[in-house]
Amino acid sequence: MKDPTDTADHPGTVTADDVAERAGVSRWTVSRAFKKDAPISEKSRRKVLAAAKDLGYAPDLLAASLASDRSNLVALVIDDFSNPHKLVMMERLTRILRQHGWGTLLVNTIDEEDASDALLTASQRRVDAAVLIGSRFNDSVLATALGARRVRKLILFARYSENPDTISICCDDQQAMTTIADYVIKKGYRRPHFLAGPQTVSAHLLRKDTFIKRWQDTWGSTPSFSSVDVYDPQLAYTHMSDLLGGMDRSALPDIIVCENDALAMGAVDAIQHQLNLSVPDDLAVIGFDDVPQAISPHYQLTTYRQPITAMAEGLVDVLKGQADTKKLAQFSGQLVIRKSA
Amino acid sequence: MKDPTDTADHPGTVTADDVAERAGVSRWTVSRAFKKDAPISEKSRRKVLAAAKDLGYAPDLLAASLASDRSNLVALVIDDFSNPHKLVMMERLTRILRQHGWGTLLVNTIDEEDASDALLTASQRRVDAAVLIGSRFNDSVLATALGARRVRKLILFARYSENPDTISICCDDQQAMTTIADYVIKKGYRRPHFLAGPQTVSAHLLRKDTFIKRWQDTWGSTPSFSSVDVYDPQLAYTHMSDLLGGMDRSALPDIIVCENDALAMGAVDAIQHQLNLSVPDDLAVIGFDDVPQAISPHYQLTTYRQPITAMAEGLVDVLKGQADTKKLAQFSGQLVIRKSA
DNA sequence: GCTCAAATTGCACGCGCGTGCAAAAAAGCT
DNA sequence: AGCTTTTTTGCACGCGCGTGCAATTTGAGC
Repeated sequence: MKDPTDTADHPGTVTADDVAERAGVSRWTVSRAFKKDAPISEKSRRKVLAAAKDLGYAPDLLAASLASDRSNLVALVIDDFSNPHKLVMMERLTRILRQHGWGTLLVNTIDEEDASDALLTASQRRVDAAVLIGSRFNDSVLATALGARRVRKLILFARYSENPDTISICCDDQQAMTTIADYVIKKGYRRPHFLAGPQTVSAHLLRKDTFIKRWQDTWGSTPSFSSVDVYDPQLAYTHMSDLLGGMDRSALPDIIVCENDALAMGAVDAIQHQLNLSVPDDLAVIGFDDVPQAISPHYQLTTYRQPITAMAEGLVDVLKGQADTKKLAQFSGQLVIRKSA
Repeated sequence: MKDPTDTADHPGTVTADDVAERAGVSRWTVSRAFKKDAPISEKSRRKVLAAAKDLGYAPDLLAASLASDRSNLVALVIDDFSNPHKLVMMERLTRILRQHGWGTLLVNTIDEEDASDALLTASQRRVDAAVLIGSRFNDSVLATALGARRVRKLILFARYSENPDTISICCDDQQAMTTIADYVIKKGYRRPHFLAGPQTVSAHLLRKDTFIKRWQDTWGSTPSFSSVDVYDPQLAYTHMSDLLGGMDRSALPDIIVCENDALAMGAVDAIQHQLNLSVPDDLAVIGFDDVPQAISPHYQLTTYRQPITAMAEGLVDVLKGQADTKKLAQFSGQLVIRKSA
């Protein structure tokens, strides 16, 4: 039936048929042996597994995906590799997804147009879901992706979206930022400056707006704020150097509240090395994310840690279709108090 | 032939057949229209493309992979997410691979056993190649992967391997480290300490050995060295704090030569914040990789930059099967001189 | 040992597309 | 127009496995 050399020393592609023949069962029994919770007797499963081991067989996931219409693949779409927090998220997501049987397709996106293109390519690979953890995915990108039914599930990780066809898995930013604001208030700071990131996506405004609102409600005054276009420590550094450097010393804020640690690190650098002031004595800084670098003695960043692991498990639930949709955008993290504020 | 509702408003899965019917050609002509350099007339290509656009059709890459035995997918296997340089590599690799039509499967690996398992899973997805950029992939992992013909091409990126069945794309570490050693010598340092990473993989010893050899050849003396088990700034910090803190001030080295920036950053932190010494006046530090953080005013790290982009393009050549094998392990980077040494 | 429900196994068909080759159409030439 | 060469198109077969259902075997109960 087959080329005899095929059986002997050419393991090129050993299929379920080969294993079936060797184990003396049908090909479908072989399939079952590799499928959890499949109706198969222990005896034949053992036979099949032994034969498979001999032959070095492993099911072809590509063929399986094609036949079953489930790829067990998730596209992870990112556009800002300058934010070190992304490394943490990738580590957590890939690890946990793999534990549950999903592979991760990492997609690096340059701009909006490119993002649509990337989403298309991902969908051509039949990913079960696309997880967006970048910063520049605006509503138009989401709409395009959804409009063309490009991708089965569109998930925003660590960010909120109002779009009803989209699933957000994130902290309750409002609660988180309120916690931060209350801490800043409690510690007696009086002249905060809010350093924000890109202002293009509505969700990004939430942290800033929440902080400002809380401040207004408490003191009646409105904090100053400014923003940079990328969550990049370097950019934040030059921005803050310019901004603070151009101020009269007496007019300086007493704390910089940052939308995340990437910005906070740049701010600390600017304060210490450009202004020659000390953190937190002259000027405090507070961040968000608790990146690994935040613990460095240079930064000692007070920040807010999101429960990434729990959120990643939430993602798995979503993929399994057994998520409690209401709670997905309500994770709560914790304030991590270090020396910077 | 088909459910009429299928044509109208249920674009669920539009296949090449649908497009063929609409364009009035055969399914195979549709395939050709989407394939570069395929023998097809401009006229019918336009017809097909128009029909495809109407229907929102895009070729199914899964089915294509199955049929063609080429997945256009590369597994990127990493085990040390604590090294920020990995973020740079991921950004560059994913971007350039995608530009050339390859997708990237990101695989996070915990330990050796897990690495073999991960490689197996990747091969089940028929990846065209597995690219290893982690730090703990030792020869046994490589042997396992190769022995079982698990993966078609095993590529070590930014690291050298003697294994002949493996493809290394990396700098000439010997040349690079010689450059560093000569710089250290030229600048007049006399008591270097070499800080190395995991000592389990032979390739990792090359930088250290090269430096030490060069030093011996020049001064006849042997530099001290020590190592940590993970390329983690945190770990390097505590290690260097202990090591240097336990020394008599007069016995301190005058420069710490680090196997990479992840370690160098930890060393700088320890020197400045644990010993209260200044870099480079009291104790200089030199790294390797030129991570983004190296430019931060806190570090101002003198380091060695690898040509990651060129190396990534080398990877593409390998995938296309048109690489100049000899040159793949001979890339050369450049010393980036900042203030730390 | 016999009956019947439960556990187990086998199978036809389809997933969507690529490859290699042969048939058809178009273009070039005298 | 009649012929050859080149370009373009169509098609049979296969890629490796999953699904749903029907056929078969097993084991419990008496």
